[in-house]
Amino acid sequence: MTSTRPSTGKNPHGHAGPRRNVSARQAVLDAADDLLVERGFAGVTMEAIANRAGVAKQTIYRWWKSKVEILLDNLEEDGEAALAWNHGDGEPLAELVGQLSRLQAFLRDEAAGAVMHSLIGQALHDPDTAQRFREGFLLAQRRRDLAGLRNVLERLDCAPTGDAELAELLDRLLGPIYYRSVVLGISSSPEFLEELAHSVVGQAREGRRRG
Amino acid sequence: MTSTRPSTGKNPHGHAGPRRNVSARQAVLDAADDLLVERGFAGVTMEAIANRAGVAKQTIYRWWKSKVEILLDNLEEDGEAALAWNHGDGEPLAELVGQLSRLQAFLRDEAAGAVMHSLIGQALHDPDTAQRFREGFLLAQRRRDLAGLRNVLERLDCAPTGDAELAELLDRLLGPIYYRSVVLGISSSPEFLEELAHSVVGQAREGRRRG
Amino acid sequence: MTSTRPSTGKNPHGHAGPRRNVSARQAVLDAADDLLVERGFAGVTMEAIANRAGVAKQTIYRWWKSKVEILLDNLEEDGEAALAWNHGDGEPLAELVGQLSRLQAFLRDEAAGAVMHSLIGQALHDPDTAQRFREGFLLAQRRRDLAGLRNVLERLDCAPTGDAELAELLDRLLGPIYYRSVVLGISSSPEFLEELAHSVVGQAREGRRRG
Amino acid sequence: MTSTRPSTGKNPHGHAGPRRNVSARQAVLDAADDLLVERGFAGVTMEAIANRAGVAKQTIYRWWKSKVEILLDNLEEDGEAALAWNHGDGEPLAELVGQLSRLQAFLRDEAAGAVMHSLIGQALHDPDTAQRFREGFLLAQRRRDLAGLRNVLERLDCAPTGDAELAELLDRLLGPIYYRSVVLGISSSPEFLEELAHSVVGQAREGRRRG
DNA sequence: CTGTAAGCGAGACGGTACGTCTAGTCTTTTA
DNA sequence: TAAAAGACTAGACGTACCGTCTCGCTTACAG
Repeated sequence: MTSTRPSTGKNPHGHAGPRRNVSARQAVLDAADDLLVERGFAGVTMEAIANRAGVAKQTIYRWWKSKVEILLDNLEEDGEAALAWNHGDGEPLAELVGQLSRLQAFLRDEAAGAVMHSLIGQALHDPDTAQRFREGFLLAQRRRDLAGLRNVLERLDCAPTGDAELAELLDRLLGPIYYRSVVLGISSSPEFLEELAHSVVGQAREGRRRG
Repeated sequence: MTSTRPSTGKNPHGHAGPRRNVSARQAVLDAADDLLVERGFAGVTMEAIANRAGVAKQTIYRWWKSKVEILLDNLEEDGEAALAWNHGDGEPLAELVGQLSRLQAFLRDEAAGAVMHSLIGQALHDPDTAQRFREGFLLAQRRRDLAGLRNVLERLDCAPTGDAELAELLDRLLGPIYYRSVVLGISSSPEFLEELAHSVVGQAREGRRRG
Repeated sequence: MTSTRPSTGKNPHGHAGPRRNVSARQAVLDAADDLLVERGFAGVTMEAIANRAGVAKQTIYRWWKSKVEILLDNLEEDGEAALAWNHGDGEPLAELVGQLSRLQAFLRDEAAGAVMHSLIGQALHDPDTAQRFREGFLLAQRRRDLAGLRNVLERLDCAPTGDAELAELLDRLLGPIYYRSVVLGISSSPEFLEELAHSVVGQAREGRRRG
Repeated sequence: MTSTRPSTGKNPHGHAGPRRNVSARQAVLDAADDLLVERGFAGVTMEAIANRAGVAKQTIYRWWKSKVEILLDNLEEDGEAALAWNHGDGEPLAELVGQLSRLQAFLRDEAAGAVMHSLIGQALHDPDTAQRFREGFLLAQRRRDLAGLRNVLERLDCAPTGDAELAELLDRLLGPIYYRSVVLGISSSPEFLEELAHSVVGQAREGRRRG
């Protein structure tokens, strides 16, 4: 959501100077996204981004360390909104299924899903990317997911007391969806998602009874 | 398990010439593995493999299309054995937990796990790799896993009739483990694995009662 | 001797505004000189000059078209004084030798000589520089040299009538010195300079006899 | 005359491998020459040479350290032949004038002269170039020139005994020609060359009488 | 004594070339 | 004819300067 360099504040010197060109920034983000969809991750080169965005390479390197950072910026802008929990006053279980569907749709989405898959892929290749990806997006999303899930379970009177138990429940919900999408490359059907939600909520209820 | 070209049989031409140098093949496989562990995926270049294996680049290209194929060869040699189901005459549920632990250990293993992660990562970048990875290893392993899980559930009298239901149970078992390892980059504790197995087997029992 | 733009007078526009910052001008000239001595011609970049002079690039481009112009400004300030003929009432031939020694010393000088060599070098690379260098310094110096040589030869009663002959004599004096310094990269010994002067003056006498 | 790497002999290893591609070498030399004539020294970039020669940059860098080395290769191939002394059985003095004319023509030549001027220019900018230029061409040519001049003077019975005196005579011959061409950017007329030769030979005779 | 226009430090920008790296192909020689 | 050696074309890498531009501050004359 925020840019790579903290430069979008006051100019630190008493003096002046040009500010960051926002349209160039957006052009870079869009170019990277488009290239990813059109040519795949290997086609997302700094050269190609610069070319398509009509921007000098140096301008890209001034604001981003690598193409991964560019994709991360894209993910941060798209991901948070797309994966926000939508607490209404309806059926909590339906809400949970809805959230799982939203994740599934996000992962299948042409642009955002491609970025997500690419970043996971690159994180598997390179520890630095892994750290940036997790710190820059994944952990924040996980925190939001944990809060959302707790909210749902509390309304169903079966929220676990500990955070660890909640996290395990979350991973049992998200794990199969991610696994199918990321490793197997297949989608999860609505029925699967529904069964999954039911099963894990049932497990939470049982844990509640036992705990 | 076997190399890319069927050249380790009779020379297909009636004519002469030396046959494939098996020690060169092993040197290439080992070099790729070592480089992956020492320098990460980016350090696994054809150039570096050739150099370290003391082999000409052309020799590599003669037998493998890309470094992905080399890693796949490695995975096929290591993976099948490491992930084989080990049906004894003990407690089926303990056997299931054992299998999940074996997967967890495999994913954390320095060499084989690194290869696995790299291939999943590359599959996320490149559809061709994805296809090769799935056809060359993943689907076969999935077939073995389905058979193994069915065996366990049958001994517990709760195997579903359909293959689809069995696959869903499998993904609920493997999904969280892969998700934690591949996406979150964390391990699953033995307790988590045990709860997971119990929960999914319980789910299978319930499905049996309902179905 | 003076800067590129005639701005150090009245403001050409009827209107107001600050005048040229003389200390910035000197800082630029000095920075260019220092960089040339310390890092060679390749180290004399607009960026480096601006940096070292504590001046914005735009300020440099406002007053000079290129780094060559900056070096020319330096040369004009140093060169005319260093290469001025020094007509006393002593022996004319000694005076001539003295002038040749002055040239030799100038070419070997760390700062001024380096500028001179650099400009000759750049003139050999780029016709525009060649023109600016010749018009901005070389031809004026040549005029002064021709006058000085004529003065000396007249006092020796052997000045040629035509300008062309005088120029040829001048080139026979300066040519070997420049050649050794610029092309061969070596100095001319005092003895060589003395013989050179004697020989060319002798030649002038003979020309006089013949002509 | 010879290439940058000593690779055009036997392969140093007992083993095999491809040899240097001679046509690529010639294409590079020609491209550099053409670019120099068409676009000047600044237009001679590695990129442009590679492009015009239809050769990969890496191939250029494999065999030459810089564009200066390429130009030197060109100069060595062209220069020695063009500046060879041509001892016949005619008038020695005419032979000397002929040699000076050959130098003058060489310096004015579109291709070879441009290379020569560029290399002198670059030598003035960069000490490494200066050393390479002098060691790679200039000193060898100087040796040939000293031998040629001695031959001529001996046939005129006025060769100096010492090498230093001979070198001074040579510099008095070549100096004015180079000075006019390199510094002033003008040519020397045949009359000037003739007078120059006469004058220096006269000087040699006088030195003979004195010494 | 105040507005206004230029000079200035700062530095972002679109470019071009740099010299390096790896990919994948091709060629030569040895075994 | 496989294999080692390695030259070849191709193209991305990240860096350094180029010359242009915009920004906001400062300064000094003009009204």
